[in-house]
Amino acid sequence: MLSYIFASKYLLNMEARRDVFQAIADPTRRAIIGMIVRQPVSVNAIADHFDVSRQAISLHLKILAECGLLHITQQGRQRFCEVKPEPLQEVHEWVEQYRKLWAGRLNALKKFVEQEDIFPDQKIVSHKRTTKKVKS
Amino acid sequence: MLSYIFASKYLLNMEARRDVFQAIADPTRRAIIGMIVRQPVSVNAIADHFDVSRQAISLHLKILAECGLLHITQQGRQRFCEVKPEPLQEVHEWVEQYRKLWAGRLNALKKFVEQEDIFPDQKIVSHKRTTKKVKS
DNA sequence: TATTTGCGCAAGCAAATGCTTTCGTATATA
DNA sequence: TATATACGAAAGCATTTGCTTGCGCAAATA
Repeated sequence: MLSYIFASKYLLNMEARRDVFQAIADPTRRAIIGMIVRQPVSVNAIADHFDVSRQAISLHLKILAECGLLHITQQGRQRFCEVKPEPLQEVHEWVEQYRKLWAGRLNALKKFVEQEDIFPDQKIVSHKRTTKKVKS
Repeated sequence: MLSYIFASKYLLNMEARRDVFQAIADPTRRAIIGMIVRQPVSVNAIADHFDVSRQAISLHLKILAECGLLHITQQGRQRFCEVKPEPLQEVHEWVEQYRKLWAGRLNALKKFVEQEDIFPDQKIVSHKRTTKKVKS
């Protein structure tokens, strides 16, 4: 049922012509999302918060819109941008795969630290022979 | 306590010279992580799974290692790559900010759909009046 | 010891990215 | 109606990205 809604939403008003991972890779775009998450904000208002030109921001907005993270509503001569966080679901799911992995490791570490008060060697156990710690 | 451990781990063996968001932006790199998550895999073994050259994969591995997502252990003439998912914590936290947002919206939508059996208009209601708020 | 294997490094290149400046156009305001 | 404002489109440019090929070197193997 939920997946049905998701699929429909994707087909409905999200074009997802662009990878959401790639969209959020840029720190400026992440900052934009953080900035407008509370309420829709006009393009100029967004651009005022950044050092780059309005056109540069406009392009970032276009990219965000293209992957469905942003919805733009025209109102007179202004365009208001609103966050649509649903595409982040994909990122969430991908990260979540590895979450238990690092959570488990952290717990083990935590226990160790609390017991021994030093940091354990993070050695790989499956091939403990020549652990020649690669360095650049 | 936990944050202390995290900070220490970062300082300990993660150089984080590269943005993790940027590292996982590339689909090949995400595939690499998915591939080696179970056990350490040698560089050639990884490269065999992809269409691109070994050198291209090698570069991807370097990028992943540079942001701490990968740990490389030399063993004779082989290098085994192991996933270190901890840097994904940052991604998780960033996405999680918006999770309730979309979860709430989804629930509302779900309710609406089950009730009315059509899709609601996703119009913005909060700025029907030139909301020129954010100052420069 | 001679050869093969695993792999990094460097150069070269095409495409993508991120930015700027200039322009055009539609909407608001005087 | 004349001007100012909000904004996208397009062009130009530097940098980054992702890939390839060619090379060298150390470890394994014959």
